[in-house]
Amino acid sequence: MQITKEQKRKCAEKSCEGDGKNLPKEGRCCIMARVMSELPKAYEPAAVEQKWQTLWLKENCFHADPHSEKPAYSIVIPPPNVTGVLHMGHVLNNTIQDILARRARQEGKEVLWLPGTDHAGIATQARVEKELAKENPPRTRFDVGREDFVKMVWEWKEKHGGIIIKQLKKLGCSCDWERERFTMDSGYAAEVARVFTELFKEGLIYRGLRMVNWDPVLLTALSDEEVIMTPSKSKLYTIRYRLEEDPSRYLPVATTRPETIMADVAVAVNPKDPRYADWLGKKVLRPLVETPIPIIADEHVEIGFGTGALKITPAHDRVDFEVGVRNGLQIIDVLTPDGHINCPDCPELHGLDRFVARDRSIEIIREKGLLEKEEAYDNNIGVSQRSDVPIEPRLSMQWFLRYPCVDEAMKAVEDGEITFRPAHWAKTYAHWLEGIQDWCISRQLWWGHRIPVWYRKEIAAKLKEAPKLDAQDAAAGRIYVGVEPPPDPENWVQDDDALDTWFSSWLWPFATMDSDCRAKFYPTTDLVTGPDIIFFWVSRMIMAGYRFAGQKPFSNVFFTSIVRDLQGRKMSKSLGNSPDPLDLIDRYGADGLRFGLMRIAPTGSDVKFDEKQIEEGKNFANKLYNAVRFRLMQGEAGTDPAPRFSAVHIDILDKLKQLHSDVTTALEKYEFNACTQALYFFFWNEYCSLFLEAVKNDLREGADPAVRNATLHVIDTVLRHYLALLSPFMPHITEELWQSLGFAARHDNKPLMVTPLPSPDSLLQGLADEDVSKARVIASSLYEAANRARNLKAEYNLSTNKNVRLVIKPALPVAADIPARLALLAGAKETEVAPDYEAPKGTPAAVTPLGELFLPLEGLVDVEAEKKRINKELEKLAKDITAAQSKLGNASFVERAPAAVVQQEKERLAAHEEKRTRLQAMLSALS
RNA sequence: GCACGGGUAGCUCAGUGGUAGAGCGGCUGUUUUACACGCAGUUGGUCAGGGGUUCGAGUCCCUUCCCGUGUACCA
Repeated sequence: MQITKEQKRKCAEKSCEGDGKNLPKEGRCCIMARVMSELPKAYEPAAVEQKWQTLWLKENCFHADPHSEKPAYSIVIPPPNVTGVLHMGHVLNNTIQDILARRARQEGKEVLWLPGTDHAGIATQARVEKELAKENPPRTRFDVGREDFVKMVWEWKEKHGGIIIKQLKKLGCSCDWERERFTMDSGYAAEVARVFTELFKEGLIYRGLRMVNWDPVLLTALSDEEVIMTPSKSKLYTIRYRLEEDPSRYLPVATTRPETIMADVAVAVNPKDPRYADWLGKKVLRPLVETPIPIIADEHVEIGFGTGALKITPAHDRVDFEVGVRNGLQIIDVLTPDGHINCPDCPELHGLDRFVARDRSIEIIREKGLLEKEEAYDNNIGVSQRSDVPIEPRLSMQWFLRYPCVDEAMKAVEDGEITFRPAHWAKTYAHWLEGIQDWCISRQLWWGHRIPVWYRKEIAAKLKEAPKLDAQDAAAGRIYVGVEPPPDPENWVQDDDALDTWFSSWLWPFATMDSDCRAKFYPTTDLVTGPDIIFFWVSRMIMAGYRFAGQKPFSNVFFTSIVRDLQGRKMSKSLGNSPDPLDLIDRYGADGLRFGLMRIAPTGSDVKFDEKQIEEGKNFANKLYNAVRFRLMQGEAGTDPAPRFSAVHIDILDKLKQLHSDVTTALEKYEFNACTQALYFFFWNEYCSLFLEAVKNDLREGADPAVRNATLHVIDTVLRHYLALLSPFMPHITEELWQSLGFAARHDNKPLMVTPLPSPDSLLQGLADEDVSKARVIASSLYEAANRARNLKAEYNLSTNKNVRLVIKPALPVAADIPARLALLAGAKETEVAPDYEAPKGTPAAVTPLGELFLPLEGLVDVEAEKKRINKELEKLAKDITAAQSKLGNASFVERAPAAVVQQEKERLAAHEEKRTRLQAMLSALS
């Protein structure tokens, strides 16, 4: 065909009307050709995602207005460590928050999603110390000094911190970035100090000498929550403690820590243990630094365990410390803060690392002939979550908090004032609160909120050693506690310690908000976080919310699953099993990553991460893109003549309406995987595979314009509605397609993300329920018949042959358009509707809801093959019939089962029998 | 030890007492004008084991085993 200059010009100007009159090449209209050449065949997410992230910000789409009249919806982000980089857990967690926030906006709410980072005391300080150690010569923070070191950390934070914020933006997170907070912002710091001061005045915060978890690497105390009990292959040594008065007799004592023997101050036995009754009150010689120590009685000792005799080392064991207090024993500390032996009386061990000393001490004891036995022993040891080394129980001067509002916190979850999902976490939460212990809040760190307590200069040293300091000491003017430094700072010395990072994080839901913001958005709506920080963070925020903001901090807590690798292991740097989300975004797109992850994230348990699933997310994006590309090739729908709708049109709108309701219900239950499954299934199967394939011919050249208009109208309706539903899950691609389809223009060119969700009720407006259900039946019959036709073709190796003819003997009234659609779907030339059709002997046939379906094979008939095929089907049918019959023949089933179930079974049987009759007729026609 | 999850197709997971499902993978065919990141067909099940309740159990109850998580710990 010759292309005229005029046609070329129109094409170039994009003023082609897409009416099929301009045919520049190969029979394509110019619009089709243009779309095909301009839009790549495969979706390319990178540029699109970048573009929309920029545009959303430019349009201020994420901004929350505290003065808005819309109902409020708010989430505060679980602040990632300022040193952090995005990992799969963050992706899961923040994708969920983003879905919730975006959907809330579509529902007409004023949405605040408040972002920020946590100063993460230990992690950040360690990060900068690592830099110092790399210097030549290496330095420590002590070389730098406190003030300069803290300055260095701030510099590091400004320069390198908050990478994760950029990464969250790449994921598409719709946080109000103007409100980004940091847990050491000045206002936030003031809030931390205020809270400390109040709790101190109330008597809930006190300073005392107590056994704490000591980290010998980080040289700081830790809270109980930061200690992980870890199974360990240890050794249990049985050591002979000789009797002072008669060194030939000895008491066997079992221990796993022989290196602390020098700190033993007694050996305890159970008072009811007959074996040792006459030993009580006598003394034994410590095997190392041989000094006599008493044999005492204490209920704590279990008669049946070990030898029944327990060495008491109050300085290095929590329980021993208590035994020591009960029995008025002295405390001998033989360990330095960094875990080395400090015992000049035992020169062989003095200065050795604790684990080296353990082996050495056993050698010495063995040489002395005092080692009775050594056996393998599995026990649990406390390991620092931070430095990954065994912690030391250590007597230390620290600040403690007796938690406020424990009862309120307990009651809130019990009564459903705050809901937990999955609900079973409420039990874990309650259990922790019931056994709640005072919180060690001081850390021997420099990076963090410094404890807002000052000691009078002249007595500072003495006060720091005081066994306990509380509100009374402040009242007496011995110490000063306050948000601002004391008015005469030259007379005071500030406490050296910093606060546990969680002591600032627990204020996050309200300390991040100014008063306007609080008035509108507090309490927040949802909290999305991992169950691993239920004690560290969630519980404490609830208590802080009630105590300091007068209300709960959030209404719903959604605990995400933990992302694991395919072997079920936690993702970790050391295992190298943790994929880099940024790399995944590069390869699959942020939308692909989000959608893929949501599809596999179950509500209750862990997610096993499989990259294959992310690839599916990407494939889905591509499918969506191409379905839109197909639409773009068709040009505008005409307005005249009036559209003529078919059953398949009504059916897809009905399914879309159902999808809308399914997605809504699933979202209300926070079932994100159910949402994405429904969205995926509808689009790929119902819309693309069935509907689009059934209507393709409506759009071809020469098609009835009334039908073409109907089809284009329905396609547009479905795409518009569907993109809106999908948008929270795949925000970038939906936005892009929304715009390229021209839908934005109908909404004042507003981005899809701020366009209200369309109502599902408009979809089937003007249609009676009866018409809709009729359409549903016709459409599903058509699709099933098409399946059967394809099956028949496949069985006769005709899958690829499009020249076959179908014949249908209708079982229900068949609308005029249906036969052609059947042919199109089944890959046939045509479908003949013939109520009185008499098939040539051996014609392949199937019983379908539409009617009896035949695949006439001119000259290719194989009667035996067809007999075999029908017999096979009859066999299967017979099984079903037998099953149904035996069920219905069972008197107690008919009597006791609900009527509806019995009725259903009867109908099933009738349908099977009907089908059998038809198949048998077909079979007998063959012989 | 105690508590809580989980065990369904080769893999990842749905499953509401009423005919066991999806996607992926495998296999066969297919480069047709939206999409090979596609299409069509097809193959996969002792629903961890045992017992019970029920007309009927993957689903409810009891029990055992396995995996995971939390928590308490005795040297």
